[in-house]
Amino acid sequence: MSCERLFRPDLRTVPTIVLSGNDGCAVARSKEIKEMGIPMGVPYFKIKEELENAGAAVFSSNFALYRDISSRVMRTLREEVGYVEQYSVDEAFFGLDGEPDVISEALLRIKRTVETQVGVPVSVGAAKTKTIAKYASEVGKKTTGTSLMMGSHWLSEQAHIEVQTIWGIGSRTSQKMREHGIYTVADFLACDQARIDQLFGISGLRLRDELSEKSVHKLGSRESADVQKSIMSTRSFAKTTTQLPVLEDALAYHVGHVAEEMRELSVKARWLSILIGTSRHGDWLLRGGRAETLFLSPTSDTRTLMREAVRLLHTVYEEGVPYKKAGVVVGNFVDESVEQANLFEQETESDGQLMNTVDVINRRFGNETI
DNA sequence: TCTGGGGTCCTAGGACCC
DNA sequence: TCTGGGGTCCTAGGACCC
Repeated sequence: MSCERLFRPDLRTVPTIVLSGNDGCAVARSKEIKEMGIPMGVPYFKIKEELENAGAAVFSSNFALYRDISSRVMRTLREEVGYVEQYSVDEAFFGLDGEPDVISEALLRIKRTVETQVGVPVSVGAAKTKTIAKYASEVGKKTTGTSLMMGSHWLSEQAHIEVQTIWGIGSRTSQKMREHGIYTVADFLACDQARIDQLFGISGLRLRDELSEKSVHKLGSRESADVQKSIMSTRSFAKTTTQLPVLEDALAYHVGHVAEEMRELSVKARWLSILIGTSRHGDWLLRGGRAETLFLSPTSDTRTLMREAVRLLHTVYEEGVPYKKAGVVVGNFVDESVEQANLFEQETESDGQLMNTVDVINRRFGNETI
């Protein structure tokens, strides 16, 4: 939303909204849109008229643009603070040292620098753990743009923070918490360890530490956990389908997509999973299917992956079920350069060359040319 | 009529092995 | 009729995140 406004300064005071793929639902909203009471994720058709009446600016999502702005923000941050751990397209963690007043000043400086150099508004929060820092940054967003949340200040906040606003507590967990009389962070931290363990397991215990200013999610732990673990390609159909050939076509598209991405990253997958899903709304909710397989020999070969994807599809497909989406996930990567020990399924040199040629042609003439 | 796409992590149960 | 216990791997599914 801020990215769109960057190139359309005239929209600065106009309600502005960005829609998901297929223009399905709302994924980013300006302050004005939020004030209209339009929630995140609401289907577009439900708010279309209201948006028109309000004279809102409506955008389809433009991921290339967001990635570009994102990398500019990250670069600026790195220049300011050194090591930066990117968390998502619009969030990052980094470390700051010093006394509280020094940190407060740094937050302000970082915010101003990013806004001057890149042109999008940002909020910055600081705390002793990532979970509290996330909360601080939310507070910043609603106030001056920066927030430092530590010690007695953090303690005094706890009774006013509803659990579902905390990073890592979603709808299921917050519902369970409410059922047990836990409404606020203070309520949660008042529970003894055994009770948290029993109710919420290891995730609950970690959350308890994080909220008690004991850092569990260390800075840099994501980076050291090597590269990306999986690559996914999924899409919803405009209309549901019960037809196996339609699903096979969709999988072919997704397999081609993930295979190309793997070759770009110079990795091969040991693991392939396919999924076919029904609408999340309606009677078929639980009738989707998912299946996976491990390869004896890692591969990024579209044909090998496709053969396996089709086989898996046939194991989960059910006649008469209206499928709404299909997708492919690959993972368990090994570096392309690592030679395979499997004597029976070894890919030949020419297979690799063929796949490279496919990628080159597709890049030149558009995806799905081959 | 119309409800996104791309990720991570945890857990439970069955298969299999010793 | 009796027929262990513990570990690991694999698969499926759930919950959460942006």
